[in-house]
Amino acid sequence: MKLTHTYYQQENTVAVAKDLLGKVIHSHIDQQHTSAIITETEAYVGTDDRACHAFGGRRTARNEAMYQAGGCTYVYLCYGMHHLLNIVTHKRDQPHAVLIRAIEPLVGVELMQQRRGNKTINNSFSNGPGKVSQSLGIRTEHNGVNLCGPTVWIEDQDIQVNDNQIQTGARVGVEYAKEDAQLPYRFILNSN
DNA sequence: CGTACGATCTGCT
DNA sequence: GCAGATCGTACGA
Repeated sequence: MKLTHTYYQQENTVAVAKDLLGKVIHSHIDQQHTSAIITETEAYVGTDDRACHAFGGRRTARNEAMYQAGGCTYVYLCYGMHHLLNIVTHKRDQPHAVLIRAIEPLVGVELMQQRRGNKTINNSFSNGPGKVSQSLGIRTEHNGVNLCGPTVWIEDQDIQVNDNQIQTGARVGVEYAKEDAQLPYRFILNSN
């Protein structure tokens, strides 16, 4: 079943980031459907988190989606060439989000390969946030999309995840965030 | 208006 | 292991 606004509006974004492991993300973009298991996430927890784009209450055209009520996307361009996909959580005006860092393709594998430049499927096919968006066809035009709508959504497909399959660690690429860079807000689902 | 840089990926060494 | 790609955004002048 599709995850609901109630799910996304939970206030514990770190818990949601962990819980999203094993859920299935779907995209229906360019008249094509793809889906994939979420295997790595990171939590960004609002105005007190130095690694978060909304740190200190910063609110601009770019990060506006983070301030919406949980249940929409936050997509932005990074390093001038990569689209990064976030799931907005928590309530309106609480700018929290979960970055999807890795997925494992399920449906529409050929299309995902085409989008990724016909790379072969292996452990590094979609193990990075830029690759995730590219596989799913996510671009900046999908910023702010409602996750309860027909374009991008997440389903619980009863994939079982045990705690002992989950690795926790520090977030990647946020050295500038000082002490917040050490927080254990990154979750990885060990693949078999 | 100018400038510095980023929640990254790839290919070459 | 490392440099280059590449450009929108944030922020200061």
